[in-house]
Order: sequence, then C-alpha cells, then structure tokens
Amino acid sequence: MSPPAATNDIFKSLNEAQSRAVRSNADTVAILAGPGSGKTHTLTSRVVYLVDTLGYQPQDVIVATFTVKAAREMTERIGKALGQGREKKIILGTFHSVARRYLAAYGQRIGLNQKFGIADDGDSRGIISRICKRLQLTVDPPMARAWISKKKAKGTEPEPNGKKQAPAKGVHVQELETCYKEYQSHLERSNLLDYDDLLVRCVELLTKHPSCVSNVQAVLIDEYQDTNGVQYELMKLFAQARHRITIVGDPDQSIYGWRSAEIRNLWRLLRDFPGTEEVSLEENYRSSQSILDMSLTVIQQDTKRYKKALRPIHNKGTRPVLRRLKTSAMEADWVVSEIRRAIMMSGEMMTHNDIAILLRSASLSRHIEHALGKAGVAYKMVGGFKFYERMEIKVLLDYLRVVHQPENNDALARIMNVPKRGIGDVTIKALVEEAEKSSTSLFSLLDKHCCGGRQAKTRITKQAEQKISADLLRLLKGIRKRVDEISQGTPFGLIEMIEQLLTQLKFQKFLQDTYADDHEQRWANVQEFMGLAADFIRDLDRIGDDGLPEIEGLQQSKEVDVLPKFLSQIALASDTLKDDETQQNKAMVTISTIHAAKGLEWPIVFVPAAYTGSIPHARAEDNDEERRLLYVAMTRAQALLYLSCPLYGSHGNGEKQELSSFLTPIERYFAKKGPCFDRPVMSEVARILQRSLPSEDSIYKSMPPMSVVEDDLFPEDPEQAIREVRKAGGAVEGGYQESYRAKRPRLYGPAGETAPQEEPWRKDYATTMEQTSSFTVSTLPGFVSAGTAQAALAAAAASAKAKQPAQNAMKTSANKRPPDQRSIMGFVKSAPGQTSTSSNPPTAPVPAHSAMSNMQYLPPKLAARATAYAPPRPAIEPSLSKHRLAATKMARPVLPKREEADFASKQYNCFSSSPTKPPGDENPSAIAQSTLSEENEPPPEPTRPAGSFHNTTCNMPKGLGGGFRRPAGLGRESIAPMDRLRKPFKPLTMNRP
DNA sequence: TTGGAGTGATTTTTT
DNA sequence: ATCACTCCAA
Repeated sequence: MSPPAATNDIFKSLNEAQSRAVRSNADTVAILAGPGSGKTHTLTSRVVYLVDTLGYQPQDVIVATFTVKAAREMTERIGKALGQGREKKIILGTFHSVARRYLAAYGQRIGLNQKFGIADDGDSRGIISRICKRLQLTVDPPMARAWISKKKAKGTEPEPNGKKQAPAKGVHVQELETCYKEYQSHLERSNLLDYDDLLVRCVELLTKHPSCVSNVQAVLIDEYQDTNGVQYELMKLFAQARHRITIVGDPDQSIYGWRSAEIRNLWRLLRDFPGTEEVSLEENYRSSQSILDMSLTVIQQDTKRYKKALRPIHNKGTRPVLRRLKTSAMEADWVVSEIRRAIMMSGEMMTHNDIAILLRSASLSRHIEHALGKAGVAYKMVGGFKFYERMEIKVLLDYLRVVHQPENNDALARIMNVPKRGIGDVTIKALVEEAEKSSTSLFSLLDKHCCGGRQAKTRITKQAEQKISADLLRLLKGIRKRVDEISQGTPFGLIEMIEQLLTQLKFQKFLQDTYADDHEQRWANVQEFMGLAADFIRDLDRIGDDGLPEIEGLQQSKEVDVLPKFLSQIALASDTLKDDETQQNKAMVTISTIHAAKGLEWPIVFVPAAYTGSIPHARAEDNDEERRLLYVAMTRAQALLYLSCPLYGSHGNGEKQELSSFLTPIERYFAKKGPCFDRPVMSEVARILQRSLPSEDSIYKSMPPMSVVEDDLFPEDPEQAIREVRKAGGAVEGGYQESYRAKRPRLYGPAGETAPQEEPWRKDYATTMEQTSSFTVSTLPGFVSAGTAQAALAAAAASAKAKQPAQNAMKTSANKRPPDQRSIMGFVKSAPGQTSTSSNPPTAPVPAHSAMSNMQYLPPKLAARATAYAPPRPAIEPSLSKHRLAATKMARPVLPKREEADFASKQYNCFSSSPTKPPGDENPSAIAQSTLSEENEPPPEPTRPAGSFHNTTCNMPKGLGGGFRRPAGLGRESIAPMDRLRKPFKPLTMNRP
C-alpha cells in the first residue's frame, strides 16, 4: 500500500528531528523537548505514520494523554490526517478514561461489579471526612485523603532510596491506615472506584489478564513527565505484548508532582527499555526570542535540572513586561487596559481570542473577572469552578447516579431532602448509619420501610416524611424502570430521563424558591446541562463507542447503557463540551489556571499575581515545581508576555506582598511597563504570529479619538506614587479607592483635597467609572496628562533605584550538587552535545531556596547499566558532566566534532535573525524600550555554545534555507481549541468603539 | 428536629 | 465575597 497523501503531508510539516522521531524504528522512543517544539505534533504524526505507513490497525494503538483537552485535540489532529474516521478506532484518551474502558469491558474478571461508578473529588472528600468523624480520628481529612491517594498513585515499585512515604509529623500512621481501609471498604460497598482506583484496578486487571491487551501494537504517551507510578506500570502493561512505546515529555514542565507525578519515570523507562531511542527537539516555534530568554532565566534558577537546548526560530521580539501595581484590583484594570491597547494598536490583527490570562490558582480570577466584566470584555474561564460543581447540576447528577446505582448511599443521602421534603440532616444521618450497620443500601432500607414490611428501625420518621419518601422513591423507581426498558432498544432516553426529573421535581420552581436572585441563571445552567447531554448522545453516534476491539476468545461486557457512560464521562472530564456548537463567534479572552494552560499557546499572555505566596504558593511543598509552573506560564506566550504583581494583598486590609522570589533576581531584565506599540514592534509581532499587519493608516483611522496609546494609566512604581501623594498631604492606606487616587492625584484638585471622607466625590467617581465602561476612563484628557506626569516621575525614581540586583538571594551557595548528582538524561546517556545548552547568563543569580527538588537521580549502578546501552557515540568528556558548576568559567565547551559545531553555530546565526529582515533594524523593540532600560543589562541572551548542540541538530538538512519550515499545526490555526465556556451567561458584550 | 439567620474561617494546582 | 457551621425559634 503506497502511503496515502496524508502521510506525505505529515512529513512535509516535520523538521529533521521530528521526522526522525516519527519514523524511528526503535521499539521505544523517548522524545524530550522544551516548550513549543512541536512535541504533540510529533506524537500525533507518529500515530499517523504507524497506522498509515506501517499499516498498524488503529484499534491496536493506545494513546494516553494527561488531560481531556489534550486527548480531544489529539483525536482531532489525528482525524484530520488519517481520515476515514479511523481515528475513532484508536484507543485514545486520558489514562483514566482508557483504564475505565478496560475495566468496563473486562473488570468482571477481577471481581469488579460491572456497574461500578466513579467517585469524584467531592465524593471521596466527603467519605473520608465522615470516616474521620465517625472514628474520631485526629488526622485532618484532606491530609488523609492526600496520603491515601499518594499511596495508591505510587504504584508497586519501591522507592529507590528505600525511604518510606513520610506522613506529616505527629500523625499516626496507624490512623491513616485505618482510614484507608475504611475508605476502601466504603467505596467497595457503594460500588465506586475513585480516580486512583481506576488506574490501580486496571493494573491489576492487565497483570492478571494480559490477553486483554494482546492486540496492542504500540503505546504512545503524551506529557510523560506528568505520569505517576501507577501510570507508568499501566503504560508498561498496555505495551506488554510488543513493548513499543513512544513518549514525549519535558522535565521542565513537570508540574504535577503534587499528584504524585514522578520524573523518575524517565529513567525508569530507560532502565526497563534499554534500546530506547532518544530524540530531542530543539527548535522553538512558538515564542519570540526574548520571551524564551526570559523564561530560561527563570527555569535556570534550578541548578539541578536537566538542561535542554531550546532555540528560538523567531526574532527577538518585544521585551517581556513586569509591571507593579498597587492592588490586585488595579492590576486587573491594568490588564484590561493593556488588552485594549494591544488590540487597538494592532489594528485588530489580534483579537480577544489571542489573549490569555494565566493564574496560579483559580481563586485569583475574581478581580480579573470583575475588571473584564466592567469593561465589557468577553471572557471565558477554564478550570477553576467547575460546571458540574454547581448546586443545580450536582443535584441532577446525583439523581442520575442514584438511578444508575441505587446502592450509592452518598448520592442518595445528598438528594434525599433536596427539593425540600422535610427530612432533616439528623434523620438522614441516622438512616445512613443504620443502612451501613445492617449492610444494606440506603435505598433498599427506604424501600423496605415505605413499601415493604416497614422494617426501618430508624427511630424517627414522621408520617409526613414517609409519604414524601414515597414520592422520592416512586420517582427514582419510575425512571429506573424506563431505563431498563430503554436499554434493550435504542440508546436514547437520557434526555427524556432528565426531562422527567425536571418536571417531576418541579425543578424550575425549586430553583426559584431556593435561589431568589439568580434562579434564572441557574435554570439556564440546567438547560445547558441538557444541551450537554444532547451533545453527548450525538457524539456517541458520531464518534462511535469508546469500546475496545474484539479480541478472539475474550468475552467482554458491552456497555449498552448510555447513563453510565455519560456519568463517567462527566466524572473523568470536568469539561466535556465541544466548543464547536457553543462557540459563539465572539472573540473571548481566556482566563485559565496555569495547570490547565499547559500545552496551549496564545499570542499575548498575562501572568498576574506574581507574588510570593501565590507563585511560589504559600502551601507549596516543592519550590522547584512552582518555578516550573511559572516557566510553563511564561512559555505559553508567542509574542507578548506580561507579568504583574500587586503590592498589597486584596484580602482584608492588604498586607504588603513581595514580588515572586523567582522574579526578584531578574526583575531588572524586564520592561517596567507595556511596550510602545509602534510600527516596528507591531510588525515584529505580526511576523512572529505570521499574520499580516494592517497598514499604519488603517490602524490609525480605526483608533477612537483620544485613545490611550501608551501604558501610562498606572504609575510604574506604585510605591513612589504613594510617596508622592503622601508628600502632597494625602492619606495613604492602601485600598482600592485609595489607589485610584494615588494614581491620578490631580483629579482631586490641589493637594489636600484627597481626604477620603469626601464621600460624594468618590461616589460620583465610582459611578462614572461604571457608566463609561465603553471607553477607557483615561479618555478624559485630564486623566491622561496626570497619569503621564505621574509616570514620568515614577520612571525617574525607578531608574534611580533600579540597580538592586537582589544580591542577598545569591548568598547561599547551598546549591552545589554532590559530585555524583547529574542531570537525568545527560547522565544516563552521556552523549556529547546533549549536555549544556544555552549557558547561564553569567549573572543569573540563584535564589537561596532552590535546595529542594523532586528530581530523582539515577543511582550509579543503574546509570552504569543504562550507559552500557547507549548508542555508540563518543563518551562524554568527564569535565562536561559537571559543567554547570563551572558554567561561568566555561568560555568554550568541548566540541564533539569541529565541523559539526561550526555548522551548528552557523545554523544558529541563521535562526537568530530573520532572513527577511533588513540588516539595519536589528532590534526594534530594544529601541522602543530603550528609554526604560538603557541603564540595565539587556535581557540575558543565552550564549549557545556550539558544542552544546545535540547531534540531531548537526544532521540538519543540507539545504540550509529550506530546512526550517514551521511544522503544520503550529501555526495560527493550531491555537489550541478554546475550552468550553465556563460562564456562558455573563454579559458578554464587547463594546469597543 | 427542621430551617433560617447569623457568624466565622477560607481558597493550589486535576483525573 | 462564598461557603460551612452554630445557634435559636418553630
């Protein structure tokens, strides 16, 4: 079979290294690469290659991703390339969903009830806290939960250093064990599996019954750095028939350590599959060079990490911004103003779709949402509050869950009194207790009590309640009956079922009564839920089942019911909705947690709240992971990157907040305010995004009169601004209102008139703000000039004290590695050129606190073994393995081969300046920013020693010019599909003039 | 024993 | 500002 067109297209879109990875004949392929290097594209291409060129059957390929979003995107991409709907046959999904599929089909072999349900987060939390209460355990339930989860997620392999999981001090392991046991038995009784159980039980299944995966020819894993112990085992088990595994990952983007992700899995793989071929992808197709440089200065603060080459394909670009604002409310307003400015100054080359605001925690979104809403900017929130967590939805889901699994006591207990039935907490608790003691389900207890020979010895049940219970039971039974009838025939009825629930519960009325003010919104949510169910049904037909291929001689249970599928889909995917339908054509800003943003990219990225306590999170255990998180956030940006930090906390009377400790050492490398969007800057942005910039004329014409052209609405140095105000006699307390005053003192007339007690002034001002949301506040001339004056003052002061490079942070040199500590891959396979990459900027200081790391290092013994399997490349120069300790001294690394090195360095030169760029305007953005930063060091430009090039690079195609095609799927259209609308019913009007 | 009002802590990240 | 929990009146 000659390769169809699809394959050729795929190969055209690959660069040399990517193509090598795609076509590798090795059984095990490990692709390690930095952000924006086309990892996922490579992985999908390999899938296409395996199926299309090598003729693997799609159903014999397993692709496991980490998030639902990634899974969906991958299906889409593969589908596009493969066509004929063959992508549907691939066993593709998150680890959890693939595991669920196997358990649904074969779980009975390990004694699993086929109708098992999935205990979501809330369920397990509830169960555990009830256990703790009941048994009067002293452990804190969340902590017990974490302990249990870790225990499950770790898998069976013992820790290398023999250390045991250490519970927090002072906690009795005995209690934890008890809780664990109790929890498991509760789950079992309710026929539930929690998230970890899905994996654990699947491991059990595949260990005992390898035939279930006897068909599997290849296993591919995305975001490998985030796999945990069980997932590793699962991966191996999936691949047990043929041992063909392809992984892609980036240790620098390992941000799920808290969920027991183990970077150790990387060397486990190399240990268990000695023939593994490594490929590294080194070109970054995503971000401007300066964004990449800046991100590197962050990630390189971790001296223990494994360094990879990462070479920008794009131009220098605009210097990233680190803005300081007074409060988080002001910060949010500033973000909005920058969003407007950027869009306006780009002449709509960029829209709201091109913008993301990435947050460390979802709870930080409040101010941002407020500001966006105030300004009438459409946005959507990814992650954070979950649709399914909303009361009204959760209730419906619980009803459905009880219909599916009558023995699910927790769900039943929750809904017993939900349209008020006059059953109080006490009664419910007693009933649950009784049910548990007599080891029946709550449902059958109630059933017997009401209908049968009234056996419930529960002390108190009024007759009124009894009748209402009958109503509840009748409803549930009625629906169950229908389900039973339906499941024999067409897989319809889900919608019907929900409708019936709604009418019989008088749900709308219930919402009206319970939530007086926002019942409309809630009802709308319910309707969206219906729409979601409808989509699900439709996709079931279109996408086909998520069943497994028939294996000869193996009986599998077919899932005929839609309900369980629907429920587990929801449990496993906090966001099931396809955006195709929901997507209004409105451009929307994306707000997302950093975690949820992994793998995505946007032209403009804001990272607000970059203060210590947020980005190294106050409760974080692993500072290095927090740093990686910041790195991930920064590397999402293509053209413009904005970080910001409020000086005062928004909570309470705002204590002072410190800039993120990851940023203080490099603060001076950032621009202090947003760039001037002049022609050179904008055209460079356009080049990075590969879009065409509207003519200067048309931009100018479309600009509303008196628009804000510069980022000067807010003082560059709020503290300075505060001092100014104070000098002028104003009271400074550090609050929201106050901040505005400090910002534009002139508004309030001559000095002294700023006294906060002047209520009328303030009120007026505030209302004006609200009403004029369609234009920026600053369109009033007075505002602008005052602001500008302030900014000028602030700038002067700022540059005076700019030279404080946080030397104190460098003091500790506790970061020296023990001599035997090496970076993972560099140690495992001591290939030349794979070691150093971009060298440190000699000045990049290292924060003192980076001593802890979750990186695991290969024990010498294993290392020796692994090295033995390394392909016959020249051994590494011993000095190089420790090169990082001597990084500052190392002017020139040892070169593997001279010619190659020269070639590579030429290549690099070629990368770093665009061929189309006239030699003259080397760095427009630098010029644009020069007023801000002329005294400062330029951002540390990593010098990339030629010898650091991986040999992949040296093998680059001879045709030097044509070699650097941007892989397809990395272009504009590849901006990852937006996630589903979180707040669909907010006022979403854009009212830009 | 239920339900409403009032009070008090509280927010990492995800399958 | 939102949720969970306590307290008090039916």
